[in-house]
Amino acid sequence: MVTIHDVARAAGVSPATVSRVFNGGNVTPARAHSVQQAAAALGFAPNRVARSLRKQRSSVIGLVIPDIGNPFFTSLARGVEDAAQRTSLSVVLCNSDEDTDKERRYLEVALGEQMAGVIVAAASRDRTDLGPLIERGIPVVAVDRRPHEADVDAVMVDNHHGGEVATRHLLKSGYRRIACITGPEGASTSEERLAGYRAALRTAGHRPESADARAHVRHADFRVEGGRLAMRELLAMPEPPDAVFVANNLMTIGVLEALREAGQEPPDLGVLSFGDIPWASLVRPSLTTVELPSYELGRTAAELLLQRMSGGSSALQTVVLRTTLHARESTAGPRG
Amino acid sequence: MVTIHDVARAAGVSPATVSRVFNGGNVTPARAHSVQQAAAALGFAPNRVARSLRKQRSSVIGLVIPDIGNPFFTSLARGVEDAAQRTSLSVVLCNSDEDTDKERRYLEVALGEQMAGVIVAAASRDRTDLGPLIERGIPVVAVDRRPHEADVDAVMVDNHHGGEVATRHLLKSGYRRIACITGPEGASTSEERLAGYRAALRTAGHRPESADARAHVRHADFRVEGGRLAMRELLAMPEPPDAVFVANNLMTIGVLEALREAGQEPPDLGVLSFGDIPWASLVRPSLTTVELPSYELGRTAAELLLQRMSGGSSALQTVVLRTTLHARESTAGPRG
DNA sequence: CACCCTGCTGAAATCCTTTTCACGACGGGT
DNA sequence: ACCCGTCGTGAAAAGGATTTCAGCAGGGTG
Repeated sequence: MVTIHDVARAAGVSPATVSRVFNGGNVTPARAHSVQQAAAALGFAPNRVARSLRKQRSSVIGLVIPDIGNPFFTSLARGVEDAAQRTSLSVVLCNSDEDTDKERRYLEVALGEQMAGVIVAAASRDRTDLGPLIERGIPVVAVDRRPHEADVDAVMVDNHHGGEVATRHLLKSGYRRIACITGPEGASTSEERLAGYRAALRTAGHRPESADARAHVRHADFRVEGGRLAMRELLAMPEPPDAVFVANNLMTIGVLEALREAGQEPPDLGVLSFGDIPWASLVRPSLTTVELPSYELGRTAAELLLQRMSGGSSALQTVVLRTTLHARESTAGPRG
Repeated sequence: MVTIHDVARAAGVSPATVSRVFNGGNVTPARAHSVQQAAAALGFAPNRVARSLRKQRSSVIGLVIPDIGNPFFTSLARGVEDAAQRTSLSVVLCNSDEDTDKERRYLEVALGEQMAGVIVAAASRDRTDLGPLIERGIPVVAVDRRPHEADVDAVMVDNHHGGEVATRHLLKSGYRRIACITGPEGASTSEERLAGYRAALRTAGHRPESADARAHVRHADFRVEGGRLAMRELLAMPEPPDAVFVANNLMTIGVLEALREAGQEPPDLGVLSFGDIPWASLVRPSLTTVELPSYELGRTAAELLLQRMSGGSSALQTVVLRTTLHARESTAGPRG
């Protein structure tokens, strides 16, 4: 391997000078030039590991997401990358697969590799431990999901508002027995969307706390299969719902499949998805969605991280982004 | 930061012994135990950067993919992760976005960070330079796309065979003017699939080299938009095709959208997709696809990499995996 | 002319771990 | 009883960069 010493020898200067040339220290132009030449001739590439060891900080930022198969997170990742693009930092993705063990390992890697910063969409609210990173002074930004009592900057979606708008839309379309399939209990996103749903029902004079209404709420796992099973259960009820608010995109796929199985079709049974389904344009009837600002979420998180890295020890920030309702055919109203 | 020295002092041994405890050297059980205790008490976590510097090798493997938004690659990534899971290595993803500059930067990171190994689906055949990695002795495995004259292990799809089977299927279904929308010129996957398509036509007595037949071949960019544009062009021809073989999943989305725009629908105009569309189950008529072994591709690549890392300086291997045709409604045959 | 300040440079320390080397102790074979 | 091999251990070197510190030269000021 060609090191800074080799370059120094070739250019007739000290290693310190070579380092200064590459890191913007004070060096005579002539000398700098000969160092550049020597480096090019030898094909010198700085050893990032040695640099990280000395600087106590590497030049990659880690993005930990819970499901690489979910287009929401890949879009978010794009946002992060595009923002980081303009700096000298590289983004590496870590897929925790909603598994807190895998996530813990990745957070250990981030810590051990002394990453410049970490953006994390937590796999769990209480078992995601950002403490060690924070103690080590590594900037951390939480995105989409807020981990329990961690003092970090955060970029969130206004889930409550989104859930409320969605449910209000279903009510306005004439649906009366509106079910909700939300995510795992304990996940902030699940709970907030559910709370929004209940708030809208309450405002409309329903009583979402009644046993009857509670039976229309299902907790699933944010995956296709979970959505399918939950919908099957709802359809098997003595008085099945006439519409369903599905709290994430993948579960909506499962819901639509379950409906097709059962010979039901929107908008007779209204379906509203919280979060886009990629290429939903091909599905007929077209799907009403609450669109999430996934890309902006990522971009904003990265900007917050960069800002925090460049030193401002200002107060912690939480940015909340709004959703947008796209009304389409799947919620046109019950028969007639 | 608590270092190996702190642990050593606390346990009353030398740093070397602490290192041996964590790396499986010869240490008296009693001593080992007291080191473990001290480490736990102090919350010691080894500094991976220092370790990498000394060992000249880190413990992460890099996976460079050209499009994180393409489910084919995310599924491949899962395969890699699952295989790596059983080792102490962590996988980090790098999204090159089909951009050779971004890709080059990521390869530099892999080199500079002294990654334990790299799996790469090359963004370009000729401008993807794996040389420096190989020279440094970092094991590299090419997956899905073979970079030009690089001496690396590889895991590929039998694209030629897949293209041939696909086209033969269209012919058997009664289509006669079969177009092909393939990827960028120069990409191995594009060319091989196209060659398979042509081989099938030739066998059936067509003359794919004729000007007429050549006009039915379009090169696009493997993205939704490219597929849409190519299909629009094909539909605008004086004698438009009665079926189309689309060489990747995302372009098929665009093709279906273009058809819908033009008021056409499969199977009157047959559509066959090379590669799955996630949740295609929701699309009617259901889509005939050539299914790619994406997950297995990733898993096999990781296994090859691990094998290479564990020292066997055996001959280079290229593993080729076959595709599977799933005939569905979209190629049921032209009207009637 | 004396002094100080600035700008450039190189030697050496530093970051933290792994690994080599040397050494002492101990057990077994002759 | 002697020697050899093995095992466990610690001191110290190595890995490659950054950064501090001190020194030196040159220009500007009083």
